[in-house]
Formats: sequence, structure tokens, C-alpha cells
Amino acid sequence: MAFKGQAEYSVDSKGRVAIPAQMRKAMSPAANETFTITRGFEDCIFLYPMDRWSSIEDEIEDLNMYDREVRTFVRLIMRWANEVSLDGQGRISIPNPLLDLADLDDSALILGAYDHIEIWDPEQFDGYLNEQPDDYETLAESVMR
Amino acid sequence: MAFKGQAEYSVDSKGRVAIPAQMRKAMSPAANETFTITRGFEDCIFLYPMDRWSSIEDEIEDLNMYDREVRTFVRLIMRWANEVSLDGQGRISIPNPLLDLADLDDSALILGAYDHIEIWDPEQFDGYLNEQPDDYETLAESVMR
DNA sequence: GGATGATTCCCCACATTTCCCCACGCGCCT
DNA sequence: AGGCGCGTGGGGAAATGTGGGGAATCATCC
Repeated sequence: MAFKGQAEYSVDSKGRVAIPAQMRKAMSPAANETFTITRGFEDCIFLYPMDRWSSIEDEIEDLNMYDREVRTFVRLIMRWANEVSLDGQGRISIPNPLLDLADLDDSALILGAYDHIEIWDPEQFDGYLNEQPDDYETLAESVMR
Repeated sequence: MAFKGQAEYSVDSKGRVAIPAQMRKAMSPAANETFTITRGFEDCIFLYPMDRWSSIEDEIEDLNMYDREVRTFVRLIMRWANEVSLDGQGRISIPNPLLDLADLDDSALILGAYDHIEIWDPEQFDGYLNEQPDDYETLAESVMR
């Protein structure tokens, strides 16, 4: 089942953020309540359930490490990656470096994005939406054909 | 069986709206009385029965998430998406963010639209109709050839 | 090597929201 | 005229998000 929906939750003083119950239910039991959290695209945080992440690792496995660009990309993505598990209250704690990267302070926007979950600083996400040149209807036309 | 017909129903204080009985009957049992509700085009709400929605997810699955436009589109559609089920009275409850998006207050227009159901604010729908440059006959000529 | 301090992790408790169930009234069909 | 189906409204119980405290772990300094 895919991740969908959005929520604006608080980031407590310990860097913890709740994952919406509906997204927790969308996780495969194979993921074992565990995510790989890493740097996302466009200054947000990506959260892959463990089972999905392993298929990304397979993609990386197939890359040619003798290519300079590949090496750079692998460094950039793996450097931020961490395993995090849900606590008894359905929260994860976000590593400090990622909190800085995503510019998170006391409030976080949690987005379901099909195969992963995204965590944004709310203002950052507003800014991202505003810089998009095309509206929803136009994007749909060009992407879903 | 396709969704057809229209109805203007009330939205109660809890954000619940009844789905017309004739549309409920048009649902496949495979949908399990469950919809995926999401942002529609032109500021309305789309309601896909679960079985139909899964084929949309299949389309999304095939998209390349490393493409910027794709990411934006997936964020825009999945962010508003939610699973909702009919309660014992044949109603669904609409998530607050979608109520705002569609500008719904106390009354909603339910439209059958072949493979999905649409929910509009009545005034919003009037405005939409008035903006259309072409009349019914002209549209038919250009679309149905 | 041991003690101290900080950090992380896990558990418990509260308040709010959400969900599910029950009840009413109107209209249509029999 | 009665019954059944349908849309509308409200109340109670369970689930969900939020905050804090204490124990275990790790690193640091003496």
C-alpha cells in the first residue's frame, strides 16, 4: 500500500516526530517498523521503509563505482542515511544533521509520497510550491500521458 | 458500472457527506466500500473506488522518481490523498485539508463522473461552468470524433 | 581503570481527536 | 396506510499525538 496524506506535527525538544497512523498502517510488516532516513531531494528528508530501501540499495549495487559521478552521488546519499525505528508511540527521532539540513525547528510537515515519506519544514515547502512554474493540471497533462 | 447522476447534500459539522445510494450501488464489491479521496482537477474533490485507484497507483509506480516534474506531481496528488470508507449510514468523512481546498462549507454537490465521483462546492461549480468558452455541442464535436 | 557527565532509549500518563454506533424524520414504493 | 430505504444529527468509546521522567549506554576526563 502506498504512502499518502499529509500532516503538520510538532518536533519535540528531543527531535522526535510522530508518523501519522495511516502511514504506519501502510507499511509492510516486512519493514519491521524500521525506516532508512536520508537526505531527500529539494531540501527535505526522505523516509524509506526498510523493505523498499533494500531495493534502492540494489540499484546502487548495480552502479559503476569507477565512474566519478557515481562516486559523488553515492557519497552524497549514503552520508546522510541512517536506520531509525518507531518507538512505542509511533515516533521516530531525526538525527541532528538532518534536522539542520531540512531546516526543521519545532514543526514538521509529513507527506506521503507513494513509496516513501517526506518530512519538510512547512515554510520550506511553501517556498518550494511557489517556485513551481506549472500548476497541478498542467503537470498532470505532461506527466501522466 | 459507471458513476452517474448528481445530488446536492449537506456537509454536517463533522465534515461528513452522504454518497447517493445509486452511486454506492454502482461500486464493485472489490472496492470494499472504500474510496481514495484526493484533490481533483479544477478545485474539486475526486473519489476513486479502491479498485479503480489501485490502477492509478500502478501508473504512478511506473513513473521515474528521479525526474523533478514527476516528484512535484506525485507530491501534489499524494499529499491530498486519503483512504475513506463508508460508515453504516453510507457517508464518508472528508479530511479537513480537502474541505478547505474545495471551499466546502455546509452544502456539497456530488457528481457521478464515469470512473470516479466528484464533490464540488455548489457556487464553485457554477463559476466553473460559466468560465467554459465552448458550449455542450461544440465540446462534443471536438472531443468525440 | 574508574568515576562522572551527557546522551539515548524506553516507558508511562494526559488531552484531544477520530471513529463507530444508535436514533430520528422524511419520502417513496407496495 | 404501513413499511422500507435513505439522508441527517448527535453521543460515547477507543485510538492518536504530545510531553515528560527514569534507566541504560556511551564517551570523556581524571
